[in-house]
Amino acid sequence: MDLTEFGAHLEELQAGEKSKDDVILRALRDINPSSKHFSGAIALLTRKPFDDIGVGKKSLRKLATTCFDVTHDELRDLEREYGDLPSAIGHVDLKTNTLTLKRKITLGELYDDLEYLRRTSGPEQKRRMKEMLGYDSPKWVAHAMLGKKGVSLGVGEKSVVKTLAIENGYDEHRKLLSLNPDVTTLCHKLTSPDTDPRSEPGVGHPFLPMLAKSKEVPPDPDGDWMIQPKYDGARILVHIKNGELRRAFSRNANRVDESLPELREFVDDVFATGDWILDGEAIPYKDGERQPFQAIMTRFGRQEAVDEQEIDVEFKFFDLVYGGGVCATYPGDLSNETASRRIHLLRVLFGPEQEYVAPTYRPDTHEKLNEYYQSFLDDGLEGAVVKHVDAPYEFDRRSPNWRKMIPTKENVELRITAVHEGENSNAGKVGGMKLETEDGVPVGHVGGGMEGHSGIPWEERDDIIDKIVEVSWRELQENDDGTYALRFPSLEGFRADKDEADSLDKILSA
DNA sequence: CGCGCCCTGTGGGGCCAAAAT
DNA sequence: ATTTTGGCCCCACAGGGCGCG
Repeated sequence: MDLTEFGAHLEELQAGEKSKDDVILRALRDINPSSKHFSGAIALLTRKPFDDIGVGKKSLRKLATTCFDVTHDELRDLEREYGDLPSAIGHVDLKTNTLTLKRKITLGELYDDLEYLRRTSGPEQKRRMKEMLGYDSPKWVAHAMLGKKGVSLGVGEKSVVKTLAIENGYDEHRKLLSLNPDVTTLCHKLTSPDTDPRSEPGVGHPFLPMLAKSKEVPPDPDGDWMIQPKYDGARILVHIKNGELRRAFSRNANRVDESLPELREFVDDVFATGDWILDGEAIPYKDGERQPFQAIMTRFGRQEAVDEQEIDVEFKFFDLVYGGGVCATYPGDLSNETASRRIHLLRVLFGPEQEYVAPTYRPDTHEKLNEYYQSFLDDGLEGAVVKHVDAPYEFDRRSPNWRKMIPTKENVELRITAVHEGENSNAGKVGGMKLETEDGVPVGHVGGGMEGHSGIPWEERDDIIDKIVEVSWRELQENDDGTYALRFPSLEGFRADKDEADSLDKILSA
């Protein structure tokens, strides 16, 4: 199976006329599941495995102008016309290379090339990318290099896994993906008769954690709901083997133990034995004071070992996914136990060290629930998470059994001072707007929201400059250099009736 | 048959590292 | 030396497709 041939299947998905399940199954039918070709096919379909290799649209655009007879602006025009960068590149290629016979590559070769791009960077990466754009066909080469920023197929890792799982007689496909977050390996296992994917959590094996639903009405507490604080930090899943830290993972199953050296000290202090998987939050502190969310980000993605910390990190754990290796009370996988049982076991496990456990209450009236929630807000916390006492641990699911309680967002009126163009399906439309208060203080940008997608044509961009928009937001961030930005902004609508924005003071006092 | 859920794909801020300028 | 770029963490929101009551 070469890339040109496989590209025909991808074209069908992009056109979106036929059943996606059928296309996926037909595309993979003749590929040996244990081969590298299969890995390449999965990468092209899901766009996940190579989403992080360091190739983005801006650098690919620039490279394309050196490989093909096209200027940057012409390329942007073609993107508007054909909907995305790979399609634009494919079109340029057809126009300019009608005579030369291009080398066809197999999906396995493409996979090796992508692995090479991951290992390299800078000029060497660029050199190989240039070579790859010479293959047949460059559209799908570009798609593979861009990962999630490639062609919008309307198919992602979940659809592909679901299709393959059903076809091969597995149910609970979402749980399978959560427990096997490496989508390539999972697809190999789903389609090979002699191997089964992981179906239970295990120490050392990453998984995608349970998530809380937002914008859900707080439940009527009848004794069946628990409330815990919501901390403004980073999610961590801590895996402990024989009482020692094995690994820790982020919400998206990336390794984070190197970024949080105090995790090892914490585990050494608290645990003597047993196998555990803890679910919790890493929270930034400094001199005993809670720090804004950005402080925790100084820890991630660091190359040098984090030894001299500018900030402290504290841990609060709110669930126990796995407990084993000590006694019959902890049988191993706890995900099918009730939430109240898991939290009970978590408390027992920590014994006298309860400061590491998120405080958990079980109010029986709405008034008491709100009292706890209000007390969390008074303590400067982000809000609360309300959990059903009988809920199992639902992997990778925004479950109504976990509900966020967060203060309603504030609204503010701001002036548009600049706009920028949207990407992909939003090409040729306004994608985002720069905002300012009446006193001329920039407060960041807004892009998401109802008006953002109904689409202001790019040609009409000048008409909305200086107009007033209403924007909802949760928090105003003040940076070290004195600049401000709204956190979680979204557009509520245009205020044609207004010609004045709100002042910075009004936002600060909200 | 309509509603709600799931999934994908838009958009935001700030932090990091490395490349580009 | 500074700016740009892409990836990571935290998100909000919209629309299509599909399943279920």
